[in-house]
Amino acid sequence: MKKYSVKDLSKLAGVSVRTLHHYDDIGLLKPAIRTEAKYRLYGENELLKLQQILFYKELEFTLQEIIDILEDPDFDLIQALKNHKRALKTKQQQISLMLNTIEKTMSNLKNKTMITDNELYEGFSKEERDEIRNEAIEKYGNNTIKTSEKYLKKLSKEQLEQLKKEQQDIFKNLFRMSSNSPKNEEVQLEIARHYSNIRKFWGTDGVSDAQKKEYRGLGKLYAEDPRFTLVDGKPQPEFAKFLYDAMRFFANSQLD
Amino acid sequence: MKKYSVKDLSKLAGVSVRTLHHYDDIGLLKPAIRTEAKYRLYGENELLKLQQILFYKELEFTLQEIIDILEDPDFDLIQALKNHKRALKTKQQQISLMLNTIEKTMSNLKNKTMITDNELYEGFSKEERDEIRNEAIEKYGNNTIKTSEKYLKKLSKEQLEQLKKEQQDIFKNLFRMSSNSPKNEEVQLEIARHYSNIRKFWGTDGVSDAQKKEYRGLGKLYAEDPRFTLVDGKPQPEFAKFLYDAMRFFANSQLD
DNA sequence: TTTGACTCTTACGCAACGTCATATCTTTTC
DNA sequence: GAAAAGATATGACGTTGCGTAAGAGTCAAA
Repeated sequence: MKKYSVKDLSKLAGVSVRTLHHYDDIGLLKPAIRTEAKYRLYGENELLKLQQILFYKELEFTLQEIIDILEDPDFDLIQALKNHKRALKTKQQQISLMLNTIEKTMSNLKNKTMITDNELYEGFSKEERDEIRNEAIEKYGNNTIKTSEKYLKKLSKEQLEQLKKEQQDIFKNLFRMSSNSPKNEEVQLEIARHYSNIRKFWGTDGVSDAQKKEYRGLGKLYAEDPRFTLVDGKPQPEFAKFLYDAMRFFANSQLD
Repeated sequence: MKKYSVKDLSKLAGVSVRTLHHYDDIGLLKPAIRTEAKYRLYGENELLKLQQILFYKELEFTLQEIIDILEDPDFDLIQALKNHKRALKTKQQQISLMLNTIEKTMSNLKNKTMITDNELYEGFSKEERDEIRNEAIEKYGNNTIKTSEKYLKKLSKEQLEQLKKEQQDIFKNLFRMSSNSPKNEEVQLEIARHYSNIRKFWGTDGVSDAQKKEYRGLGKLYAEDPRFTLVDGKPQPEFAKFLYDAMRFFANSQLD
C-alpha cells in the first residue's frame, strides 16, 4: 500500500497543504493513518476521494454539499445536480443582465460625458493623427501624452465645448499678441484671465499644489492637441508653443 | 433639507439598517450628520450616493471597488467597467463549462447506473401509474413509497435487468406454488434461494441489522412495483401479495 | 413616567482557505 | 552523533458583506 504525506498528496492533486488540513478539520477527507507524531498519511482511496471532491468543487458545490454527497450513499445525486444546474442557469442570466447594464453604462459614459479617441483627434485623417501624436510623443514622451489624453477624455463634451467657446476671445487676444512681440506683462495678464476662467472647470478643488501641475498640464495639451489652436481651421504650432510657454511661465511664477 | 434616519433610508433604498452601519464603518457612506446621541442622519446627497452604490453592487463590484470608484473623481471608470466586463465574461464561460459537465454527469448517471421515474413505471399509462402508486401509498404510506422508489433508482440498469432475469425461474416456481396452497416450508425454501440470490446485488455489506429491513423492503417493492410480478405481461397483485408475505415471514424468522 | 419604537456599539458567525507564528518531528550533512 | 535543514503539527487571525443577537441608551406618545 502506498502512503502519501500531506505534501505528496497536495502535489498530486494540486491543492495546498492547508486545504488538506482544512478538509481533515471539517471531516471531508480524513487521512488513512496518523503516525505517532500526528503526521497525516493518505492512501490510494484518499487520493481517489480527493479527485471526487475536486470534481464537485469545480462545479462550485460547497464543501458541505460535497460532504453530503460523498458521505451519504443514499444521497440523491441526480436531484442535487438538477438543483445545481438551475442555480447555475440563473446565475448565467444574472451575468447576462449585468453585461447588458455594463454595456449601457459604458455607452452612456462615452456618449454623454466622455470624449472618445476619435473625437479627440476629429477632423484629422488617420495619417495626420498619427503624425500629431508621434510628434507630441517625441516632444514630451509617451507617458505624458497618454496622461494628457486620459485627462482630456475625462472632460464631458459640454465642458469641452464651453471651454473652447469661453476662451475664444482670450485666445484671439493672445494670438494677436503672439505675432506682435508682446510685452511679457501683457501676456501674463491675459494668461491670468485664462487661468481664472479655466478654474471654473476644476471647481474649487485642487487648490494647492495640484493646481500648478494641472495648469502646466493644460498648457501641454494646447501644445499637443491642435484643436485648441486652430485658426481658420488650420493648426498653429507656433501659437501653441507660444501659449504653452506663457502658461508654463505663469504657472511657475504665479502659482504656489 | 430633508433628513432621513437609518431606518428611513434603509426602507427607501431597500437595504438593511445593518448594511448602512456597515457602509458607515468602512467609510463607503457616512451620514450627513450625527446627533448628540450619535444617531445617524442622512440627506438627499446620501440617498443619491446610496443609489449609486447599489447600482455598482448589482454589477458585483466589491465594496472596496465601489469606494475607489465613488471616492476618487479621477478614477478611470471606463477601464474599470471594461475589466469587470472581461471578468464577467470569463465567469460566464466557466459556468457554461460547468453546465456541460453537469449534463454529462447526469447523462452518465442516468444511462449507466440510474433508473428514471419513467423507467420505473415504464409500460404503464400515466393513469395506471398513478393508480398503482396511489394504491401502494394507501397500503404502505407515502413515505415508504418514496423510500422504495429512491432505493430502486439507485440500482443500475444492468443490475435491475440481471435481477429480473436471474430470478425468473425462482419466481416461476413460487408462482406455481402460490396458486396451489403450498406448504410453508416449501415456500420458505424457495424464498431462501431467492434471498441468497438477492444478496449478490447487495454485496457483502449491510450484513447485520440492515439486512432484515432491506429484504422486507424489497418485498414491499415487489408488492408495489408491478414490473416484478408480471406474468405474460399482466400484473399479478395476488402473487405480489403472496411474495411479500412470504418474504416478510422469511425475514422475520430467518434473519437476525 | 412608563412603555414602545428606535438607535447605538460590540462582537460572534459564516465559507474556504491564506498566511503567519510557534513548536515538534524527521532527515540530511558535517 | 550533533547540529542544521526540511516537513509537519496546531493554533489563530484575516478576508468579504453583512446577519443576528446582546446590552444599553434615546425619543415620542400615552
